[in-house]
Amino acid sequence: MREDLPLSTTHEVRDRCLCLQLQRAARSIGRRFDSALRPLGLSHGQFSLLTALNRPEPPLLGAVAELLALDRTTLTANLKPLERRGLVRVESDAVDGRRRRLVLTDAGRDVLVEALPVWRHTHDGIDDLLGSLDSAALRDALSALTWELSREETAAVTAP
Amino acid sequence: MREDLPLSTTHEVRDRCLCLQLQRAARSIGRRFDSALRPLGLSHGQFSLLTALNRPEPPLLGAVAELLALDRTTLTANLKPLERRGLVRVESDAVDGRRRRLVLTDAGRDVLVEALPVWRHTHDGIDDLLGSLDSAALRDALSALTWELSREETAAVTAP
DNA sequence: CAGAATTATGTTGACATCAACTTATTTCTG
DNA sequence: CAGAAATAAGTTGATGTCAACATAATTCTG
Repeated sequence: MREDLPLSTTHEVRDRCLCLQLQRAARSIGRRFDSALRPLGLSHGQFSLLTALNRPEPPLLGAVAELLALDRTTLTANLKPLERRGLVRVESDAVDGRRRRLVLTDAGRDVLVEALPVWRHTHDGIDDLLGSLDSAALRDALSALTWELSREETAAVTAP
Repeated sequence: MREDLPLSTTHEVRDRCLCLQLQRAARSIGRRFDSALRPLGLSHGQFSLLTALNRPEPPLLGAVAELLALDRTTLTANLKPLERRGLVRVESDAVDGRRRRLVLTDAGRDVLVEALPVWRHTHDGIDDLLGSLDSAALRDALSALTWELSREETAAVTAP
């Protein structure tokens, strides 16, 4: 070990880094939902995306990207497999030609109706797993963190 | 809206799904660290990986994958760009020919030494951002969640 | 109202992620 | 000790992720 990189540094990052802990937890829980949803041919991300599109008015691409805290270009990419399967349709907005509306098709709704009980069951299992841990508090903390980070991002761009 | 897919379902998922909240938070914080580490040519994942390799004995591939809660094949892929840059070397284990040891090179240590203050500074900023929110408690909850999920995974495979 | 600034999105290239399948070694069993 | 079982990794193909750059449409300004 070099003097400027003691083992304690490794432990410092492992024990303190919220980013690392978040990536680990996100990957672990993502795999869990992927596995549960596999019979339906959906990944956890696809499930979240389809759910986000179930609204009275088909939402705008940018709005969905923001809701999912996802890069717009990533969302464009994620739509491709769903479009191919006919679960989603992308349309130009009637009023503003730049905008794209993400339309959940009837086939998309059918898949979603099948997926929902799977999601509920899987989530119940995770809540059980967490036991004494307050999963609602955890969710709220994550939501707050995402919100604060996105606020700063916007501020950085908007700053004079 | 269809009767079997009311808007309330969309809100149920948005408000309850721990998986969605985790992915959102992980993406947001990941972008933040990516941006901070960009001058060094490192992503947040590469930083975590290099840090994990800073040990007296070069760790085994499988052990690192488990530590990062990462699929083994993903880790193999992630090593490629770091190997190309000469920051990491993969060696066969002397004792067991199946095993691979992940060696952090001197160049890798140099980059890590540069990256550490950037990581500390970025993390301080996030702790400030969280304010009243207990970031240590959040980390511990995430760690516990990852642990429980991985425990179940192992059990499922090992089951008689 | 014409050109500039802004806004919303698309394209490309590099890397990240995982499942399913395959290969190489080691260990276990008879 | 030879074949079977188990273990550790590699390979392939599909998808997810983002930054940098480019395009198209709208709005703003003089």
